[in-house]
Amino acid sequence: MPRVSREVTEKNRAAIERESARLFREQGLQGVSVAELMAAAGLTHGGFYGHFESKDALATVACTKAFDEAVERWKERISGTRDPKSALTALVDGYLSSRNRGLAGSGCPVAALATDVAREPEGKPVKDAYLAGLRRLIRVLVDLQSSDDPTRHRSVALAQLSTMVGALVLARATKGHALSNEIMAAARENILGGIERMRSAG
Amino acid sequence: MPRVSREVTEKNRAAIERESARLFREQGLQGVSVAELMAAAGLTHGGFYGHFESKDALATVACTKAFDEAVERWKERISGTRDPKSALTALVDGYLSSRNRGLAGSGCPVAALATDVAREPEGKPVKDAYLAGLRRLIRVLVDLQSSDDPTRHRSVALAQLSTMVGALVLARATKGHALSNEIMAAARENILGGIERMRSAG
DNA sequence: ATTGTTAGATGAGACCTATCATGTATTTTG
DNA sequence: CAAAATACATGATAGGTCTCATCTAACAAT
Repeated sequence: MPRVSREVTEKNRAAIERESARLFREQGLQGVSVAELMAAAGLTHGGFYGHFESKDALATVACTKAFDEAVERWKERISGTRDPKSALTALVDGYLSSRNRGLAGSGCPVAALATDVAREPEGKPVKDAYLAGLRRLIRVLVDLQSSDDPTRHRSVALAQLSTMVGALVLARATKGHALSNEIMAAARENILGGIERMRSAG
Repeated sequence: MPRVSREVTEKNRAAIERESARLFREQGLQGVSVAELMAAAGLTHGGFYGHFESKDALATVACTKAFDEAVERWKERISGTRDPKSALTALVDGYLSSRNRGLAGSGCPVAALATDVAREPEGKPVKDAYLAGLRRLIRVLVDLQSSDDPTRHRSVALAQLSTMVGALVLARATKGHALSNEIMAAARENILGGIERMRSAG
């Protein structure tokens, strides 16, 4: 029935995007309905198509938004440290934490959406949004490398990211069992072990 | 209309399980309907509940079956090699290949089902099936370790598996772009690099 | 052979799905 | 202050979902 002020309309649209970015990560792109997304934003399903052309279009926006937040969070974590090595440690510790394992809806979209994106048919715009976001996070991680051989920085960063994503995904699938913590600790040790050994030696 | 011989009934049930193990990995647990599964087995949807109690029950069976195949495949790959190091190389090369990236339906269930399983509510039997299968594959990988320090074998194996799973999942999400191959190559180098450097040195 | 059993096809139930058309009350514009 | 514009709710559509009841024809056992 209502018509709503420009200000409220903007708030509503922001709420749809925010709840979508959360619910899509939690439940998957197919796992949430338009009606559920709108209800989470405090609205009914009817107004949806005034804001977005389709569910796919919203998924694309929500994916981009999730990556925006992730890049922001990574940079914040890094900015609180002195050198690249402690920055990497802070990043990995935050990533492979039981807190992050439990909060898929506000956590890394790389891990939360990878399988969903992989299953999307070719040409869907959400795949492009995912790829673009992934590239941004990779850049952040590459810039954090501090080994002797700069030609390997990118390769090392890609492997580190693979380990982090794999460990988080497996830890979530096995949540509630000792194995879950074991996987996160093993991945952490694998990524940071070299650094820590260097530190204790130096 | 038909009734069918005991032999054909068994064939039908096997076909349902086989196609389910494939389609669930390809499209996700929620991404395939009972009717589609039955159609893939050459049947109509009606007979389903004569074979299985529910879609969930089938998912559990299909998950176990997928892990059976994976364990079998890993052991086969290993058995064709001389020492643990070349076995690990064979395993990783098979895992992080463009062939395996393209064939989620017949590939590793750890990677294909991890996110689906993580999203399942607590207590669903498919989660137990996944956990049990994962443990079997971990055991295979632990038994392949050959470092000086046996107390670290399990931790190293868990990190290696995390890297493999993460790289495969990311490679699938970015399939068709150069980044996809780059990720697989970087993960391979990360896991096997040490071994190969030891080999060229020795 | 006759008969009981049953695999699976048909179809229906109740519900959920994405999308769109309409109505309406309020906000914005003139 | 009147008129136009529109954000949202309501409701409809056409389709999908899982599950179950029923039917039937062929198999299995007598």
